[in-house]
Order: sequence, then C-alpha cells, then structure tokens
Amino acid sequence: MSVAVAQPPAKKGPQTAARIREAALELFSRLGFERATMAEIAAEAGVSQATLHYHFADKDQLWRAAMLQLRAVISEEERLLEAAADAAPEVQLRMAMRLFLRISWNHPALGRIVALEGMAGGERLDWLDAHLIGPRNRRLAELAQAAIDSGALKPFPAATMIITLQAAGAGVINLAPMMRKSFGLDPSEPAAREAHERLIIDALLGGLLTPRTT
Amino acid sequence: MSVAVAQPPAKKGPQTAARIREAALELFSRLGFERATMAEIAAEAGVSQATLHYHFADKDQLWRAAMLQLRAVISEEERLLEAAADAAPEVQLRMAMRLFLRISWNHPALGRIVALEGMAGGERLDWLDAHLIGPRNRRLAELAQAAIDSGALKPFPAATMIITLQAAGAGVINLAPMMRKSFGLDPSEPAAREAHERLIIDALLGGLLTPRTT
DNA sequence: TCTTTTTCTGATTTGAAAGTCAGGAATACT
DNA sequence: AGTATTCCTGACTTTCAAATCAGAAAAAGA
Repeated sequence: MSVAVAQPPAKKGPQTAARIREAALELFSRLGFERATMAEIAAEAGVSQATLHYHFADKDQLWRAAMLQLRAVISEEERLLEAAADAAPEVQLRMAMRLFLRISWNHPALGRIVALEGMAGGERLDWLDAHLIGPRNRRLAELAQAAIDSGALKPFPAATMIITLQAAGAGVINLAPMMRKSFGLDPSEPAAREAHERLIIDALLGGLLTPRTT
Repeated sequence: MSVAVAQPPAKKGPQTAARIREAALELFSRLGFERATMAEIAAEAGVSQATLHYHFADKDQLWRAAMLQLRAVISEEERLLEAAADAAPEVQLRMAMRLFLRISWNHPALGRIVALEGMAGGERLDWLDAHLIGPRNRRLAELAQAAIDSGALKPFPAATMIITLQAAGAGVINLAPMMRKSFGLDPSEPAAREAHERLIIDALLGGLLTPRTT
C-alpha cells in the first residue's frame, strides 16, 4: 500500500490517443457533448483525466477528433456508391437510401450526434456541417433533385425530403430508449431493423414515386 | 444609484409561477435539460433565481411542472379526435397524423423534448412515458394496428410506424438549425411547413396503403 | 393599527466538471 | 551508462451552476 502503480494495463503505447477517441465517440454520442464528462471518457479509455488534456487541448478538440474518426469510417463505407454513378437517378437514390440506413444502423453515434447538434445549433453544428453532414446532405439532395427532374419522383422540395429521410432513418435507432419504454420492443433486433428499413424504403419511395398510370 | 429596485415589473402577483413555467418550457425545449440553467430561466421570467426554488423544489420539479403545462395544452387540442371516433380506421389514422403534425408545428417544444429525452433514456424519459408520450404513442399504435387489421395498411409493425412518424414529423422542425445551415432554407416558413406535411402524409399513407389492384 | 403569512431577494454555500502544472516513469537516442 | 524526449499522472486551481438561508417587502387577517 505504498505509493501505487504496478500493473501495466493494456500496453500504454501509441494506441492511447486512439482509445481515447473511441471512448469519446461512444460517450459523446450516447450522452451528447455536455452530459459526457472528461472524467468518464478517461475512465472508459483507462487513462487519467490529465492524459486527455495531454493528447487533446480541450474538450472541444477531443470532440472534433472523435468526429473526424467517425467521418473516416463512414466515408470508406460510402465509397460503395461510386460504383453506381451512372445508373438512373431513382436507382441511385434507392441505393443511397439503403446505404444511408445501413450506416445509421452500423454507426448509431452519427445519427445521435446529428440529432443533438442539429437541434441545438451553434458552433459545433457549423463545424459538423462543414466537415461531415453538409456535403453528405447536399449530395443526397442533388440525387433526389435529379430523380425529381427525371420525372421519377413527385416534385417535393429535395431538402425537405432529405431532412425527413435523415430524421426518419435515424429515428428508430435514436429513439430506442423511448421505444423500449413505450412499447417494450427492442429496435436493435435484426428483425426490427429490417422492418424499419423496408418501412422507410416502401414509404418514401413507394409513396413518392409517381404513379405509373399518369 | 442608491440601493436599487423601483420599477414594479409586470405585476408580481400569482402569475409568477406560471411565468416561470413558461420560461422553463421555452428554455428546456430549446436547450435541453442540462444546457438550460436556472439563472437563465429566472432571467427570462424576470424574477430572481431564489424565487425559482421558492416555487419549485429543484430543477427537476420545475421541469416536470413545465411538462405538465405542455400536456394540458396538447390534450386540449387532441380532443378534436374524439369527434371521429367511429370513422374507418385509416380515416382516423390520417386525421391523427395530420393532427400530430399540426401539434408538432404549434408546439416545437414537444418534439424537441421527446427527441432529447427519448434518445437519452433515464428517469425523465420514464416520467415522460408515464405522463405524456406513452399513452399518446400507444393510442396512435392502436389506430395503426386497426388500420392494418382492416387490410387498409400494409402489415408493418405498428410500433415502428409510430416511432417513424414521430421522428419524421418532428424532424424538420427539430432540425431547423441544421436545415438552415446545410441548405440555407428556413423550415419555419408556412410554405415549407405545408410541403413537409404533404410529404409525410403522401409518403407514409401513399406508400403504405395497400394497392387497390390486389 | 399590529401581527402573521406569503412571496420574493441578495448573499452565500456546495458540488461538480474543465483545465493546469510540476514532476514521475518509460522509451529512445548517444 | 547518461541524457533527452515522449507519455502519463496526482494534486491542484478555476469556473460555473444548483441549492440554501436569513431576512426584506408586500399582502392578508386580526
């Protein structure tokens, strides 16, 4: 019981910063920027709180670093879309929507953060718009607009469609705690996930495609 | 410049508690529970911070009081539905959806709070489920289930449909800051609001109604 | 009028979380 | 080995918001 220390826990090597980023992403997305504390993040990453400040200047910088890590993963997955760059607009749109839902599912952090910051506004939203969601949103909107212009989709404002897709797509995952509470259902089961995916695609595309008889 | 005081601001009478509740609702919904501070609420209501603690034991009680006030207003508006209690299920559902969207619009606080707390989970969500959103959600789900049973709607899980409606319906309003940032559009304009309403109704009902040719 | 109760406030306490710093331990370099 | 550098930590300071409290001002009641 002298001073302390001893067990070298988990190879304190250069992975430390990465572990911190992961812990930060997890906590920021689950709790939002304010509720997540530096102390919790440090504990989750298995380091002292001061270590966080050694690797990242302040909480804000840590948040940005976590977001950039998330972006890297997502951009990688979205590269799938490039393969279909010359398909018909509504085909591309359907693919993009499926991919969007899949990514929402694989990275719940994204949807939660977009919902939290997109609601609050402020500097972090500005940053997110510039680095993460803005380009993504506008690309989707262009796709939707192309589908509208080609006559395949009813002429709703593309921006409204995209925001609605975003909200609806992330909704079931974001609102998992509420769903459990109100309905006793767990939306993280694969069956529920698939039902949700079909629901969105059927509803948005089924409901918005122009009827063939016109 | 002696001591201070003088102008009797806004009749400190029995409306004080009500003014505090309104200020609290405004700030809680705009900023969420944590970001909203007692000091700000007090300032908004035009009273001292200690007065908040005179009328409400602590921040949590104040939050509950604000929510109950919101519930009272909403319940009143929802009474409209009773008039259609014996229409066909899908007609009732369409009415309920319209009303839901209208309420989301008239009371942005509701959607924001549901999104914030429904994402976070915890005690406040438990309370909300018991007193505000649970009964509402389950009533809507029953309506949707009835429409499904009657064969008018495709057989998607009713709970998933309701959560999606909730997310999509409140989405454009909740994500107004993001929409402004990403698209430079203001969803609070009447035109945008109407487009959104038509979009949701068209998409969800148009896409989910069983085709007449089957 | 005097007294009591209700309503409200300034000043203060408490607690929690962000951020700082001097220095210890490990690693790399010579 | 000796030295420098990188990585990490415990202890501390600072900041900010919730909650408390003693009492002032106003209203109600006698």
